[in-house]
Amino acid sequence: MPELPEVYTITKDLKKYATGHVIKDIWIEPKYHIKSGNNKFIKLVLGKKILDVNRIAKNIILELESNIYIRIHLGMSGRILLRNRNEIKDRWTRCILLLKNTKNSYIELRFIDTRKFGRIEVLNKNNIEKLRNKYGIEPTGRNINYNEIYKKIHKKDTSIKTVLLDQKIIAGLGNIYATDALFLSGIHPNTSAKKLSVSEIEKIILCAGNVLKEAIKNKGSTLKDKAYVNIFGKEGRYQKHFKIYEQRTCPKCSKDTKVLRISGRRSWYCPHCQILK
DNA sequence: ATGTTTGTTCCGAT
DNA sequence: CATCGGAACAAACA
Repeated sequence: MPELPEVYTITKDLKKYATGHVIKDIWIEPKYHIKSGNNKFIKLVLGKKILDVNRIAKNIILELESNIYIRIHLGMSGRILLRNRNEIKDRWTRCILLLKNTKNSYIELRFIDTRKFGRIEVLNKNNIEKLRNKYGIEPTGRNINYNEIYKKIHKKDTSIKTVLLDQKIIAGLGNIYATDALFLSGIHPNTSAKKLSVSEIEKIILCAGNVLKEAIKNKGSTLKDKAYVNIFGKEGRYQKHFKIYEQRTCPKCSKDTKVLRISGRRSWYCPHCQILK
């Protein structure tokens, strides 16, 4: 579920609504395993104030006092919800941080994860630097050096669709936005990465940036399973703007689309507008 | 019962 | 040793 636009939306809202709160209590679902170890997590996090909330690729980073950071990755089915204390417990809640603000009122930050592909852990400043260095460029960023990206991609003996999902090369895209980006650039998802020119790669990354920006404006995508919602439970709207993802007909030429399976992921394309070279 | 799913990491093959 | 592809992770839903 959560790709860059969804994580961006959650991060921005948490920055506004969770910053300044103190973590007064921590509940962890029995038998649930926090990556750092549950006891270590509680020891380092309990009683600390949230100073800021930022994003690294698809990770949400809560910056606490004393150079302590909480990393949350939502995986496929993770959610973060801000709830009042008296609200009924959400199904599949794995961890709750009880937050108190300066006016002494309490809210709960609930980490919910149906499939348990998500991760929550505590990190220090050094870990954060390492995490940052793991990821490639973001397509919405400024001053992208397309020659540098070309050099990396040109060596890859795989499809461009697979490359776009590789966070070490380009950060933030997942299956939905990679699929739509390739459609907008007119490139077949199975195109060998080696065959792409610098200008084609530039085009793909620009299209990816545009798709991500449009998705951010629309607060992400909520699919049929309703897995993604924002921290107040509200759905995104980009699913109403899908270009080719889950579309039966091409929005450019109206011909029937096709679906491939690449790296185990569904990949829609238009056989007329995206010719395999 | 079977096949499907927005992400990432690990392992075996090459 | 580096790279690639697929399995695994886990649980709900159709």
